[in-house]
Amino acid sequence: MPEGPTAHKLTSKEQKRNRILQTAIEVFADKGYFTARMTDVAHAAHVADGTLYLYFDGKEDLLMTIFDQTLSQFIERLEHEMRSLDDPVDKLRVMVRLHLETLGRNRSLAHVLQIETRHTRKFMSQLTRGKFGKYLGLVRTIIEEGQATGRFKSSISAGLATNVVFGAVDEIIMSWLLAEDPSDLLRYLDPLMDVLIEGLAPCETTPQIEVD
Amino acid sequence: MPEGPTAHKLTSKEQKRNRILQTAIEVFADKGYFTARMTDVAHAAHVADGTLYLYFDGKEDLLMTIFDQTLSQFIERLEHEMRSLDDPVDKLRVMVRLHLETLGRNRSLAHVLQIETRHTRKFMSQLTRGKFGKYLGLVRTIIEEGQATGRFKSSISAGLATNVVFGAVDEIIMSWLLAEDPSDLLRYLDPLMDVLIEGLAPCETTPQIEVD
Amino acid sequence: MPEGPTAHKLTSKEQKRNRILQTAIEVFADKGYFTARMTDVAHAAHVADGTLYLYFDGKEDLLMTIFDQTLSQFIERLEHEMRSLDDPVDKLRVMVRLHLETLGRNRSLAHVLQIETRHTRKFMSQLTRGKFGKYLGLVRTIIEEGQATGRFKSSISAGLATNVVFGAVDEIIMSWLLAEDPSDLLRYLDPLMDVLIEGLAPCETTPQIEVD
Amino acid sequence: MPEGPTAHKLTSKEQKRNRILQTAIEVFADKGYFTARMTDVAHAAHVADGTLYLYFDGKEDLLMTIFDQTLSQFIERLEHEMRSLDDPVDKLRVMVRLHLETLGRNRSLAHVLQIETRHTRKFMSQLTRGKFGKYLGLVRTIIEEGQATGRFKSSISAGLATNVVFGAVDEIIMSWLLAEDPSDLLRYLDPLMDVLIEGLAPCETTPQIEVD
DNA sequence: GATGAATGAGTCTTCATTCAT
DNA sequence: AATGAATGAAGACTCATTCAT
Repeated sequence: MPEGPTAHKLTSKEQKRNRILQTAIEVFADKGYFTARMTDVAHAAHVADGTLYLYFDGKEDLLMTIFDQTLSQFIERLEHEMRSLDDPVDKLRVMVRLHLETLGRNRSLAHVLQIETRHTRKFMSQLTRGKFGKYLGLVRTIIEEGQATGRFKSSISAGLATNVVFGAVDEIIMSWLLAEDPSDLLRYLDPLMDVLIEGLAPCETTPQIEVD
Repeated sequence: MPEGPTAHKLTSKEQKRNRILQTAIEVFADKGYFTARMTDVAHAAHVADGTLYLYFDGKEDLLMTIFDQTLSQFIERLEHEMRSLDDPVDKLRVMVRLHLETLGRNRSLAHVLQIETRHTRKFMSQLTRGKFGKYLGLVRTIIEEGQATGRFKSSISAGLATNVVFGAVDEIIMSWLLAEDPSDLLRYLDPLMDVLIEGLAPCETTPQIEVD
Repeated sequence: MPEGPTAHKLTSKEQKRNRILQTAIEVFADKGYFTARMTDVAHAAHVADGTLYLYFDGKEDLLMTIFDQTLSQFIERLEHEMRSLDDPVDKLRVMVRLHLETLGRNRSLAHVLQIETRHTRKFMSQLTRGKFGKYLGLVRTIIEEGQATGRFKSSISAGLATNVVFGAVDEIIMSWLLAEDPSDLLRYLDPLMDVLIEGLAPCETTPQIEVD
Repeated sequence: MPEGPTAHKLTSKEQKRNRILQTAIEVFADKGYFTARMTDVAHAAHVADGTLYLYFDGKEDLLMTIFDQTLSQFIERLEHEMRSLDDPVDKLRVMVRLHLETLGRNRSLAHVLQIETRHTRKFMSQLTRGKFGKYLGLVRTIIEEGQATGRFKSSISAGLATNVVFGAVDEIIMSWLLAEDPSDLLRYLDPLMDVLIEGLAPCETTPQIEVD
């Protein structure tokens, strides 16, 4: 009965912790982090108010854990899936697909991440910003690889390209969240990649600038 | 120094209102809307707490006014500048330039808009979402024009293209805000437009898909 | 140009003071003393907020003046009208008539007096309670006179009888105030006096009806 | 010592609620509803400010509960005691006795009811006015019964008679409250009833209502 | 005298957190 | 471990009063 920290059977304690966390995601998504009350989370999770503090250090820890855990898992999976790939274009595609997939699968999580991410990015200390920065760093690395190998144009800075890529994905998700239509987020993958690849493509072959 | 089309002699009352509003922008930018206290705004504006309520209906009104006023002026100016232009590419460039310019000029305003915009987009009903939606609608219209005239590819939906454009601009600003380097935001205009134009360009001439 | 304190031509200042006072009566009647704001009074009187303080010492003074002035005038008039009367029954009748008349003529005044009187009776210092006590003292005196001359029964204390008389009048006014029907308050004079006189009349042995 | 018809073992929660309520009665009695602060109530009840809100919806709810609960219990008890009586005079006597008894037993309650009742009667819509109106309706019913059976004169309206009865009782309590002498309120029962009965009695000489 | 913008002390209420059971 | 009643610090907002114009 393997019960180590990476064991697949979750202890009942871990299960409860996860249940609370998922509930918090839903409540935060519904009301917004600041507006939501700890009592709301406790009620929704069918536990007493005090119980939350047996599993988390407080409201902020709840939010931070959501960020941290989600990003950690995401990055871990991302690195795993990219390991077998060489082409930066392929890597970028995997990255975008995983991003859309992860949030497309859990709309509440997407809400929390999209809405509260900016507060967090700006105000929270390094932990989460670090995790988030790590993700952006991965995007940037791919871009730089692409630029080094000639798959992406070098006329723009890698940082800018990173912003374009991340911003585009981010806004597509935002738009998807605000729409009533809960259509599959992945349907945007191909056309989005099309635009991004074209936008980042080196331009020698195509003298596109002579737009009269 | 010719002032804008709406230049007036501001009454002393209007001046004070504007001073409070600008102070609120700075305080909200510094602490975040939810964390900032009305007392902070009052202190920073060198007025008594109660005075705030002579000019605004409350904390929320303060935030909403920031959004509403900024977006209104922005849209007005945007429509004014675009009136003389025909080419969708030119229009898009003006739009992006104005966006970068407006926020690049007032870093605190940029903070508030970037950080609090999402709460607002999601939770506030029509007023701001309406104004914001109007801006996004303008972007979309330009895209559609470009698609109709063959300047932009029609293989992707106008909505998606809108998201890519807005998301890219938005994230560049976000990145600029979080950087210590307060370099000129407008320096990103040309390379950004380069990527966007390429990304949205119709693809007939360039068989770009054969990425083996 | 006689301008002494008892002059009949009111100075413009006195007129304004009275106008404010009457307005305050109406506002207090409408909203209740505690709920009404000084600003409400000022607006209704078409003067600036600060102007109120040129004529009165503050909110409480406004209320106290309403009580004091009304009661003073009432008592003065009462004493004047009673001067020519001998029979305690007649005096009582005049007293009740004057009470109903005074409040029946100014419904707002009646509201304020009825509603706020108790707070005032209990909490305010001697001035008003004194004035009010003086009125009750007059009622009591009449009762005692009546008891001394055999017109009223002596089997109950004068204090109790005073309470019965005042309480009856008071509640009739209260009931009149809360009714939608603004019928003439004086219509209750005769039947009320009938009950009171019978109730206070000396008992068995005395065929009390042959009042000359 | 048999308790009332509604005697229960009170839960500790109900006990605390009652303790807070009784404390509120005392504080409101002492300072007046508008002047009293919630903090005063909390301190006096030896609980934290926030605790008040675990048992009541707010300040107004506290006052309303005082009214509602007191009147409900009073009316219930009144109806219970009157059930075995036939003679309107007896009923009236029970009613007056119960009224004097109830308030005579809890001077603070009497204060609150006497002082704040009028604000409430005028401003609060149905709840309290309804309960209060029900009590007045009971008085009126007794009067009407008495008039129908010839025990009371029919020359005055039942409404007027109700006012006289209620007003007299009410004012006696008021007078008792303002006196330093905390003598037994019930001592006034007999002489008061004497006056009321006489005042309401049909005139002997004129058997105007030949009710069988 | 009149104004009304400004003041800031005061109050109700909320809610994250604690701890006795 | 779990509970949930209790806590009390904190904050948005009000409004009687003042005073510079």
